[in-house]
Amino acid sequence: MPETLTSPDRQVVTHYQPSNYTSHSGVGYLMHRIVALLARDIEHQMDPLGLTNAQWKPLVKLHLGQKMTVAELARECDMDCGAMTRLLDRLESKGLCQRTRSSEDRRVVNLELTDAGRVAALGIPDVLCRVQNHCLQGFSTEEWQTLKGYLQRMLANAQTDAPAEAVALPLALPLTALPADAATESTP
Amino acid sequence: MPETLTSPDRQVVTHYQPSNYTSHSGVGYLMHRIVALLARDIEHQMDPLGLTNAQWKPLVKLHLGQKMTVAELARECDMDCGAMTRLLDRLESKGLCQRTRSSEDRRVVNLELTDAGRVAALGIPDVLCRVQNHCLQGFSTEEWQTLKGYLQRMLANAQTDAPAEAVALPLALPLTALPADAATESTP
DNA sequence: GGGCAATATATGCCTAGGCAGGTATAATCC
DNA sequence: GGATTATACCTGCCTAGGCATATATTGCCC
Repeated sequence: MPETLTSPDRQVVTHYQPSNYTSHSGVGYLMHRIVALLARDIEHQMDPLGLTNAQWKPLVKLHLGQKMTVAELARECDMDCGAMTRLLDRLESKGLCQRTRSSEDRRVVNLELTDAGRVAALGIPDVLCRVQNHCLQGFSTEEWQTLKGYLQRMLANAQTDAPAEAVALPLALPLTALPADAATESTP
Repeated sequence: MPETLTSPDRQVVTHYQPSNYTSHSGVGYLMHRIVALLARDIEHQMDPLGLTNAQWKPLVKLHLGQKMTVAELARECDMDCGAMTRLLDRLESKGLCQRTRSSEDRRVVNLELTDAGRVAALGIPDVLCRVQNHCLQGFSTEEWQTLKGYLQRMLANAQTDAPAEAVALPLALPLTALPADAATESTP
């Protein structure tokens, strides 16, 4: 079943095929579950710091990078600008960061950690290391390095645009059986 | 830097240490980014099917497992029951599934796909395979198997409870510098 | 068979992120 | 230098999930 095949028209390694695909076995499924469990674990361990899983990342960035604007922070966290605004609302209301309107360019808002924010930020790496080490229990240094190599290659692949030669509709089914809404009506 | 150390009190492999930890290098960071990119990719490719990234999973489960209750489906999707109720609201309003109150036990709701739901479900494996194959571009069958082995071990680790011997507060900092809210006040 | 616990589903409140549009300010073009 | 364009931030609207709680129904004990 797990065979390295070559599709007729392109030289593409196809580890997965729709015909015999079971979602349980996929690499994506495994990674998604691991990430979800890690996130849950981190969330719980961050509790004593008063942080949620979404809040520690900008806090770390602010702690390292000193002054920063909302857009910069959003970009570094790979996140929407509007979402970042609201996230900062929550951080500010917790007294962890501070917004000050820039005097040079009155559009931008300069972000800075408060003392409490700095204290919380200092506790973050500890949690992240503990959780990741726990997840890598039993891994030798060599295996760990191999894994990181694999992940970096996958990340590079994922960052390039997908083929998008999408068939998108099941060819095994007669197209006449298609109800109109499934194909055309996306959002009424 | 990436050394296999043994902590003084427990035999634990520590690949990451708070002192020299940079979030960028961690396995968790890499996996999180990959999963996020895969999810984005899947979301886009599901568009022609009229599905979001959160909706294809229950659809597949329903398609395989035939009749099912809300609680069963929520458990299979590792999701909250309330969230599943609302997700089903959206699926039902799209005409993809159908709820029928059971006659035997009037508490339970039997779920079933509509014809449109079945059609959409048939298109899902294709997308999932395409996205995962793209992400695994350049991987030999052997590497792919090794990767899956690693991921399964990580998943097993993540499923066991974390140490929770949490220090939780940065020892490098004098505890007297702690503002009260950072340590105690979690949610007023 | 009447009270009580257990179960199944639904609802409210919270955090959270994507997307579109809105507003204020700065930079640029003519 | 006034109009246009670009930028930075914010706000609404949507999907989404976790948690606590409400409501209806069933099963059980006495």
